[in-house]
Amino acid sequence: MTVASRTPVLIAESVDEAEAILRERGLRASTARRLVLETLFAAGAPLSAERVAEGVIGRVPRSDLASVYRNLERLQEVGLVRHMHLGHGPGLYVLAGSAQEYLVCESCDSMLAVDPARLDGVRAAIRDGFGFHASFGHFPIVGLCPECAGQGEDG
Amino acid sequence: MTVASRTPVLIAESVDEAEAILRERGLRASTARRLVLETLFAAGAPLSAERVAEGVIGRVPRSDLASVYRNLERLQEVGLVRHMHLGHGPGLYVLAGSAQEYLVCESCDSMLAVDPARLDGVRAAIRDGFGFHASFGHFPIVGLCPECAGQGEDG
DNA sequence: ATCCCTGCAAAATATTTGCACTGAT
DNA sequence: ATCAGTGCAAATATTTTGCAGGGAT
Repeated sequence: MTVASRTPVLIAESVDEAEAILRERGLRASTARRLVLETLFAAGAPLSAERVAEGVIGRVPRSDLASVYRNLERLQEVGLVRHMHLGHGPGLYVLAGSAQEYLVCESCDSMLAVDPARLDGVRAAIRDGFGFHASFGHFPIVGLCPECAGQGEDG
Repeated sequence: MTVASRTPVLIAESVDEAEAILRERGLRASTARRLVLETLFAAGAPLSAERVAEGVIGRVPRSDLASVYRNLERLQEVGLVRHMHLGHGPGLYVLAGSAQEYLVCESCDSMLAVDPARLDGVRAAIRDGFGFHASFGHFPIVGLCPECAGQGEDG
């Protein structure tokens, strides 16, 4: 898939739980893999592969970037992780358990993370208009935040 | 701006009109620049910088990729061009006159180009819910098209 | 004559792949 | 013992930048 790679969504509550799922799938719980999972759990927010490789807090057993990419991809295939793009720059990865969707302001770059439920009305409007089942997990909704919109006022 | 670079929107009906606008701004109407404009006018659809450089139809005076990027950026600053991302892969450039917004299916990759007016209801829903003035010109709305949504039916 | 714009080359950024070795099972 | 996964290096893809010469005004 070009855009979001149709994958299952698995919600793990802990690194151990995530690793159990991996083992069930015949995948291995390597050190580098665990580091990726620990980093994502610790961050609780979207991170670039590079930030994950750094272990977020300058973790000592610095993992190789290529391995991080491979692990993020594998975890995404399994459904434990998903990735998104909140603007230009590198793709960002989060645990699939974080269902947050984002509204980003193209004027001040502020970002609003919202619970998917709050976008139900929006999705309904899209479904009504186009029969299209939208999700905002891969790309954010871009526009002007209330403050910035208020400036170039017009009605 | 990280996401969409706040810029004016200028609608030119022809290459000549676009060049007149450039000259008004003290910018030059070079051959390479004209090629970019001609290509965008001829295509009438979003094109990657590479496709523009190829002149779309294997144009002979093949322009340099770096110059194409510089020109696309300059044209975007002026407001004659905008760019978007409809999935992974290179960014796509279109004349600002093309206001089309897109819905792309993450399952079958089909793409629906719609008139912005048809998304007014959606924008209204977002404004009502968040005070946020959304636009779908930079990132598409991603989800499942009617056909693909119909398959994994549930209600 | 000015200086914006060009082509070419190299760099920068983001991600992927090849390969031989290592470690999880 | 097997073979998925690792680190390292190199390749790929996309976009940007430096520089000296050329063309639009």
